Amino acid sequence: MERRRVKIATFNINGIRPRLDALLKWLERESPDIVCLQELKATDAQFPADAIANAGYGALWHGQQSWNGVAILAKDAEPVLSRRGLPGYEDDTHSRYIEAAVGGLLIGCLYLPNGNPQPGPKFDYKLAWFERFNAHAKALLDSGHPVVLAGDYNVVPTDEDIYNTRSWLKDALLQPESRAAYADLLAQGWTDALRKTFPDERIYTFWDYFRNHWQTNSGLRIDHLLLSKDLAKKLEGAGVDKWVRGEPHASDHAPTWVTLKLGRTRKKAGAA
DNA sequence: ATGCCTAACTAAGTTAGA
Repeated sequence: MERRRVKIATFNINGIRPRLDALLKWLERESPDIVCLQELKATDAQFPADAIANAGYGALWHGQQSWNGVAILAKDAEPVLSRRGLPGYEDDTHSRYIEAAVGGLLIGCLYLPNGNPQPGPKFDYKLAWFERFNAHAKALLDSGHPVVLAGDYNVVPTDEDIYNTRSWLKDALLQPESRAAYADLLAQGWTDALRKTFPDERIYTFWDYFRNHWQTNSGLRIDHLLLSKDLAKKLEGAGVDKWVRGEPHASDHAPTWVTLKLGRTRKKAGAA
């Protein structure tokens, strides 16, 4: 059977308006097929739909004033909306989840709450959001659809996913509760594609703006792509486009991606 | 224990990020 390769990326852009040029440059250079964006920091009306369309991408977005905001982009295709927001969380005022079908895949794009400072109401919100997300992830997995859950999870899964834990021990990203929620999610049967591809390497996706952390490669791995069971078998490669983080006025995150080998054609039921 | 750096909102200073 003929195969097609699909590249799926997640990128916390930290403001789509000040970094639109950086986004377009990255799209042009790396040509991802499907993109999950987080931290748009823009209302729906402020989303640069024309520029993204001119770059050859269809898009769906879920914005809000000043903070949060997520979007799904598809090259030469229009993503088909599955949902905005998590089910049963209609009172959530934050725009943190959008889901769409693209090219036979179901793509969930998430921006999980940061949760700092902890303990406190923001950490409580993070854990509550995580619980609702995991419940939805379980339903997606049980549905049997090919699913990718990509985004900024705001969790450093293990001590192997950070340059040094010393100054982060009290941070919400490393708390046992945050890590347990992520471990529970993986235990449903999802594959963490970056860790699967690089089982023994330090891989980072975020370098904060402080203390020359980029220049000293003092990073964290918090942007994750999770694959449903059938898709995990089709995982071909993964990586981080670190050059984007080195650009002037860059986001503090770098685009993180996987490539999947998918069948071009699906056998019809009853076909030989 | 806090600031470091960056952006939004708005017009100097706070809030949020992670």
